[in-house]
Amino acid sequence: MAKLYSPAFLEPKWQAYWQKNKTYEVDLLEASNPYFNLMMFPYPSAEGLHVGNMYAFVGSDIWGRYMRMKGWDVFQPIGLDGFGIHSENYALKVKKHPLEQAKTSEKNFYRQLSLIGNGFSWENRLETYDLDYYKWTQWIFVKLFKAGLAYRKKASVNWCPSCKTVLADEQVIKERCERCDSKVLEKSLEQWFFKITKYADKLLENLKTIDWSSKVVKSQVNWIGKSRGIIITYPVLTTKLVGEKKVFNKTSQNISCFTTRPDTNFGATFVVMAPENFKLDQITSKECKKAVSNYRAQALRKSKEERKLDKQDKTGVFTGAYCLNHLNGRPMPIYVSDFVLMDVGTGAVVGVPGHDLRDFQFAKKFSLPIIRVVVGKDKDKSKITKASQVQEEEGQMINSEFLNGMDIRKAKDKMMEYMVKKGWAKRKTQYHLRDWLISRQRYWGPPIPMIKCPKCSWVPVPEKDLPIKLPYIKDWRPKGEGRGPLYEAKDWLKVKCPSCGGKAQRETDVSDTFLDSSWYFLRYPSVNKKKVSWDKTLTKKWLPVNRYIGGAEHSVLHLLYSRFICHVFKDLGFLDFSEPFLEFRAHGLIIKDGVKMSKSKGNVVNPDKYIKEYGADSLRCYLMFLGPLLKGGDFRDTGMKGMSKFLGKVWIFVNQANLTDKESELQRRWRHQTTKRVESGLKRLKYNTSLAALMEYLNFLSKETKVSQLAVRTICLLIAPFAPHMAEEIWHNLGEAKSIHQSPWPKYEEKYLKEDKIEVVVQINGKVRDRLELSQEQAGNEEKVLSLVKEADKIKSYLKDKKIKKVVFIKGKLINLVL
RNA sequence: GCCAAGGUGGCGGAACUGGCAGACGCGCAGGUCUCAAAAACCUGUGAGGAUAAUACCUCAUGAGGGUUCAAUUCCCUCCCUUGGCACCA
Repeated sequence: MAKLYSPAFLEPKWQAYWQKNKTYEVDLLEASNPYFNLMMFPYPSAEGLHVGNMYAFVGSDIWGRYMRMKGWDVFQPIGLDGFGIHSENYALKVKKHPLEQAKTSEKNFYRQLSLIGNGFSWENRLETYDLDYYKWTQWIFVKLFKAGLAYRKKASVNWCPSCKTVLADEQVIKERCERCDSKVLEKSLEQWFFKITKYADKLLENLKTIDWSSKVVKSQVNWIGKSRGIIITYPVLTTKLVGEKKVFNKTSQNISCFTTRPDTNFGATFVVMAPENFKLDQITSKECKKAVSNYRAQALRKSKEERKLDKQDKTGVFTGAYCLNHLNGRPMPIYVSDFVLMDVGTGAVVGVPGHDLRDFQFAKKFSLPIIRVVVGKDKDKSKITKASQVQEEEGQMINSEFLNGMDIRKAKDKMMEYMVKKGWAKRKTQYHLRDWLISRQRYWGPPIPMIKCPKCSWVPVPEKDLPIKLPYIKDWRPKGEGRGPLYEAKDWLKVKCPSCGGKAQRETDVSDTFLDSSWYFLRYPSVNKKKVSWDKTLTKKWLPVNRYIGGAEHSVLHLLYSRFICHVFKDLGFLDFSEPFLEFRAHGLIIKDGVKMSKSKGNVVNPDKYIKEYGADSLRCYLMFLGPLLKGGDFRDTGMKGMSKFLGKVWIFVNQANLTDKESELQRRWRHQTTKRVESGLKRLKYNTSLAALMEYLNFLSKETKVSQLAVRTICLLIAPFAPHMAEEIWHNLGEAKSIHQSPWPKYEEKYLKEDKIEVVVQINGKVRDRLELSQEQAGNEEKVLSLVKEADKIKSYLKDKKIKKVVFIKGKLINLVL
């Protein structure tokens, strides 16, 4: 008698079996058919994994299991991104030292990761806080420094007052800290940066060569933000009143403005400088000095955010100076205004109020002239007096001499060429991307391996002295003076300068967490190699990653940084590829009651409870049945039962089936069709459709009195990626000795997919009016079908008194009569 | 404002290349079993009309238009939802 389906009993049993038999371990050196299936390793920053994490891991695992059964040597490692702010903040919250908390979290996360039944290559797991790992994170820093790609600079940076550290631009989400959601402040500090901007163009261009979810590609394109334009240099003019008349005189001063729209330059009527622009001192006239310095002081006191608040209402003051528009000899007044940002372009813009909304608002406020130089679709040639008339997008040039009549795109090229030739401007490509701010004034991360020597300035720690072990300090909490807590480790701090041997001091900041995760996939195959960051042979064999599945929230964080690191190491000769992930798929989010799961909302679903009640297999299948993997879904308790019922049915069916050696044609067709459908769902990451096909197959088989051996075996194999424990159990119950997960995926053949009777749809004017059951042969013959249709009772009445104007015939599918 | 993804029954979703819209599941209703309930199983289930009838007809994939013999699918305009970016010159 068959046993009851009891996941609580059989899931731990098979997990232990897999572990013992190394079912999911690959021989990294010998594997002949390598496939690196990567999923984003979690950061152990909370009580444990939630259902959303599990969704992502299972989604990737199913793909890995399928590929393994297809004959690939699948390498599917896992690890913990345990260094960094997120884990440290959690340690702060639970009031434990991060070193201790890491051990607790590690245990719990690995426990949960085992529970979900993923086929991980556990022997290659890694933790970013492991000394053997961060030794190489530090090594990467040193390499970048030596290559001139790591440098210090004083800049206005993002400061999180709650995390008490600086953040990279990418870690500021809507002006808030990516970790703790606090409002980010601006601070002027000297910090370590990575020169990612040097790679801006390559990072952009290469996006065309990789197969990634389009939304991720798009957000990287936007983030890199390439724009082509020119920097126009305008000579500064001084004025003198001679009687009633203003007389302009050229000075040796210049003002440079970056613009992407030089075509509109005949319409330029003023120039505006950012309050931070140091050139203001040089050009401001005596009479205006006071007003300008007052305005600057006031503007600089405002935060970035406050400046943005006045979007509509532009403020500013006149500097008393003018500059010359070469094109028409027009003197343009120079203003200072806080809508111009110092870190965009040149910190000064040329105002074309007719064709830029911001310029228009400014011109209105200060009653500056507005010239129309573009006529848009609406053919409006009148004077521009309203914001709605400001044409920014498209149109033809007017009032622009040699550009008149041209399309703006053509005019842009022409003008660029002209101005460059005249020596008034230089071509310039601009990027939105900024250098990656890498220092963090925190404890829980790899100490930046740099030494400050009073004589030699900054010297990298010699590679032979790596790693710099993170010292244990009692009071590890962030202090907030713009200096990391490692400053308290006085003994550790003191060091000899590697260059001159004199007294020197270690850097007290640690590196950004995203540096830890920007190369972990390179380490996975080489985890057990102590002497190198990544082993040449293994790397050649396993990288780049074949398929990466993860969250889209890392579009411009982890996914950009990882690309950058690989680009750099390709150039340094340590890698022979620059793109780490050939394929990337962004999975959807699991939401709850229509909103994102988050602790603050209290709607986080813990998988443990469901695993306990229904088993990991049921939860896996339920999550996947919710919808396509790339779409995500809304977690509801109600569906769980249905899935557990289905697995129970499979269990009973396989264990109690009335087996036969022979297979009917009908059963054979179902078997082949189901295999095809399940496989198609897998390939398209629409596991929901694979499961639906399996349900239909089971419904069909359940009604058969005798079932072929092949059918039973097939259903086990097909369900194996989704419900790995149960599949393993029923597989062994069938007398198999080898793990089902190392057994070959069933094949289907096109010739067995065809039905002998085909239903041909009969349409009249495109509407279905009848269906005919025909043989293969008949259904492929237009004349035969037409004659049968004409005789069909249902159709006859439609044909009465009418002529057939046209017949559309699709072989074996459909006939449409147009009357 | 810009960019991206999406909008299909009561709900999650299916329809792969333009060819039967609603597979599969949840929920709901009725039934079988039971003293009863739960579980399990069976049947039905887009809306409306019509019928003795499970025959049949009409309408339906966010809205409107177009291309086509035929549109959830392709094109145009608009609306809404979600996510990303944003005074980027």
